[in-house]
Amino acid sequence: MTESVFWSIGQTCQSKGVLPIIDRRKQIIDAAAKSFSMFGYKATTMDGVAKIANVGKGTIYTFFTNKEELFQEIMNRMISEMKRIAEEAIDPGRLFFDNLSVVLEHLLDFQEEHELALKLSQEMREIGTPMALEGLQQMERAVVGYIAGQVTQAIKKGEIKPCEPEMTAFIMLKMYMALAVEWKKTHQPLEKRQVAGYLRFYMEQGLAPV
Amino acid sequence: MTESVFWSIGQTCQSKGVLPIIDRRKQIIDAAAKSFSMFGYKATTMDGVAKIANVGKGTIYTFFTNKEELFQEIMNRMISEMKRIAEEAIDPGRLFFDNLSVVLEHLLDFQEEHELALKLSQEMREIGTPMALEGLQQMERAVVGYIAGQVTQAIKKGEIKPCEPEMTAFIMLKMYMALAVEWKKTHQPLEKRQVAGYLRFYMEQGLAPV
Amino acid sequence: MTESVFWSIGQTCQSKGVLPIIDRRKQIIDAAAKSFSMFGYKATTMDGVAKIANVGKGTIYTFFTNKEELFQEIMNRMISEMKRIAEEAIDPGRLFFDNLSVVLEHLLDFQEEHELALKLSQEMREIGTPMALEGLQQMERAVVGYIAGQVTQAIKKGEIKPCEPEMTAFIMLKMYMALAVEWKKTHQPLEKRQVAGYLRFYMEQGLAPV
Amino acid sequence: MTESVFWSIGQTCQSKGVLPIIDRRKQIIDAAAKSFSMFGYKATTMDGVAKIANVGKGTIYTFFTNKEELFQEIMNRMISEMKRIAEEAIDPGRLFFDNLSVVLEHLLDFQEEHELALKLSQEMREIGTPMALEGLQQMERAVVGYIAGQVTQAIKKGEIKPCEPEMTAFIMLKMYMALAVEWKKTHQPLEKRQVAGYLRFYMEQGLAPV
DNA sequence: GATGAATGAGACTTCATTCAT
DNA sequence: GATGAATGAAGTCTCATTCAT
Repeated sequence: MTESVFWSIGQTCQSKGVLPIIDRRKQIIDAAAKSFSMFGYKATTMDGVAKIANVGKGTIYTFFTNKEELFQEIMNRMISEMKRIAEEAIDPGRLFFDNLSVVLEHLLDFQEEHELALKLSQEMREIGTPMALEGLQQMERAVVGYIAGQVTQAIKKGEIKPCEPEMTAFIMLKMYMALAVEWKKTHQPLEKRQVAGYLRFYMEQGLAPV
Repeated sequence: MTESVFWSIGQTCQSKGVLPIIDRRKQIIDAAAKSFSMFGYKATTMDGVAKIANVGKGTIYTFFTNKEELFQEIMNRMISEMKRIAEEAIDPGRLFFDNLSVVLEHLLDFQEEHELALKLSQEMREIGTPMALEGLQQMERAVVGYIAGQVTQAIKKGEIKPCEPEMTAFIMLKMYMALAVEWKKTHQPLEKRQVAGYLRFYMEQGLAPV
Repeated sequence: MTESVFWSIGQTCQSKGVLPIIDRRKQIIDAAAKSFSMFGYKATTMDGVAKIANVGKGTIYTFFTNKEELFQEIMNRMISEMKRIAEEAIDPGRLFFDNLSVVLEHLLDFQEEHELALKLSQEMREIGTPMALEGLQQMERAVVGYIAGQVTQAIKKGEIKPCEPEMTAFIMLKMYMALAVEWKKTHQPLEKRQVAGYLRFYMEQGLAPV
Repeated sequence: MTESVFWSIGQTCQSKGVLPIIDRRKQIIDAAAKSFSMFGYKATTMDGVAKIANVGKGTIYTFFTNKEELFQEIMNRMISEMKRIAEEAIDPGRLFFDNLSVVLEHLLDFQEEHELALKLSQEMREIGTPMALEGLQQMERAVVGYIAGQVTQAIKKGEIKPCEPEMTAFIMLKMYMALAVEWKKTHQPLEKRQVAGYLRFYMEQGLAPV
């Protein structure tokens, strides 16, 4: 006990990070993200989240009004983070497909969380209110819109052939999801490099023989 | 009890003539397909299915042990039909991408039912048992496997450049879903021709400038 | 099975009345009336009602949408019955106070149920929606309005001295409640005759010395 | 323990000067009285009381073991105050009905608090334990007993005709409640004078025509 | 002593499944 | 065999009470 005082001076900050001051809000958000990701919206129970978060059931309700609000929080976090990652990874000096590869590599570092976002965005039926539905779709829109902007610039620079930017961005996102998330449901997971490689293979050159 | 048999003969026939004693099993399957398609697995209630099918709730349980088995039946039917449609549409004399377009056009004629299949295949989280999950995935495997076979042949004939048939088939299916089903969640739906056209645009030629 | 047919002809109706065909709706209404009466609205639980009624919890919801609707049913029944009793008991040929006594005697035969109504009418705070509140007050209004009509006629006939009929009716109802229901909470219950007698004593002659 | 007395003298005064160290107990009691009065027993939450009292929720539990005990305190205070008011208002030299009017006028000055008492005394069902029930009834007993004493003396003096004092007092209290509290639930509220006037009208002379 | 974040028992309600008719 | 009334497990949310700070 006493000796801990000696080195604790420098460690105070760190020790806070270690454990003693448990951040229940974070615990809950992490647990909810995990549960929503694994079981979806309906099949996720507040009891379950509480158990995973290792908190009392009522504790969740001190931070979030109800299940839907908790869900919204998870979604919003995801959108923000995805935007941030994408923005940080883009380098205007690089070629389009190179930028795309870099962004994807970065995104894949957070693959698990994204998997949640992607899965959830497909479960819109489960959430009753149009507002919630709207909230979910906005995530996809945000990402697609961002990629579409990059596509437009790439067309202008002549890096890719003329095409509808919005749909091209949509197709890219879906293909990315397919390779990074859905493929491994039934096959061996792909390395980050492989995902980027395949995406480029299919989208850049096409299947027509040379 | 006994006397009722005497006059019931005439009534039975008559009632059969009037109300062809519609095949209750089919009624239930159709109703379930519609409900699962519209609301998803969890949000579909046995009460609702019974009401749509115009049968008693208990009747469902004379044909299917439980909700999950009913769901499985729907999935199996869908796989079979998709295979049949694909086989009927293929003409070995045609070019690969032409065959692909034809198959897709046919599949799109049943778009609504497929939408169900596609949606449901993404709702696997909702179903607890690994068995059910397995059952769902087998549908995708069946379709992907079929397309992969076509891809292999197309490579041999030199119609498309060498590539991994399995993954190429997987990518094709996902892109098809994206264009035919998911796109319209947030945008104007595409005509059958448009879906085929875009699929070819992105997969055949790629985005690299000429 | 077969022999039952012989005697069942005459007994069918009766046997239904005896027991075998348990009327669950009535069971539930009776149980709810008892529970609401004893514990009030909030403190009455659906679990409790189910237990008293000896039915499953879910059964209640096959007859009533929710707790509030169940409550409304009880209230409506009470209003109807009170009106019916009052109307049956009035004889235009009798003197006012004699009619009052008769009506009260009849009402007292259903004392227990009325106790419920009276108690509940005082628990309006517990029920959230203004509609429910309105529904409760309408019961008192109905009874007071009815008595007020009788009072007006009695004044015209010169049987009682001029007074405001509405308030007089209100006072009479409250005094009746006080004697028949509330008195016994803290004292020996009164006989029907006694209630009628005291009501007449206080309301007819007053306390001024002769 | 002892030393705290020494310095506490100076501190107490000082701290009282700064933030009069408002008497937290009183704050809580006032808040609880208000909430119980407005919402009833069940619908009053400890959170709500704490908020109204402007203290921490836990602070309530340093003064009262639980919700029921807090409730009891409110009731006891009310009984005492009602007794005090009644005793102060009685003048042995006045006639009975005049005394009654004066007492009522005084009581009506505290109408709001009394309303609480009266309402609560009717919500006994809400409180589970027989002890609490007992505690509530004692309030009514106290008031009725007090009036009964006055009635007895009035009979002796020949101011009112012979009658059972206990029941007469009971009827008077109920009629007072009816006029002062319950009438305004469904009608225009009465002035203090009117309440006294009507009470005298009905109880003194009765409805028999002259 | 004061505080309020944390807790979990318990309330209402839904719905898959059973079983008597 | 067909039916749907009946059931109770399970889900969401509230709130009295505790306890570490």
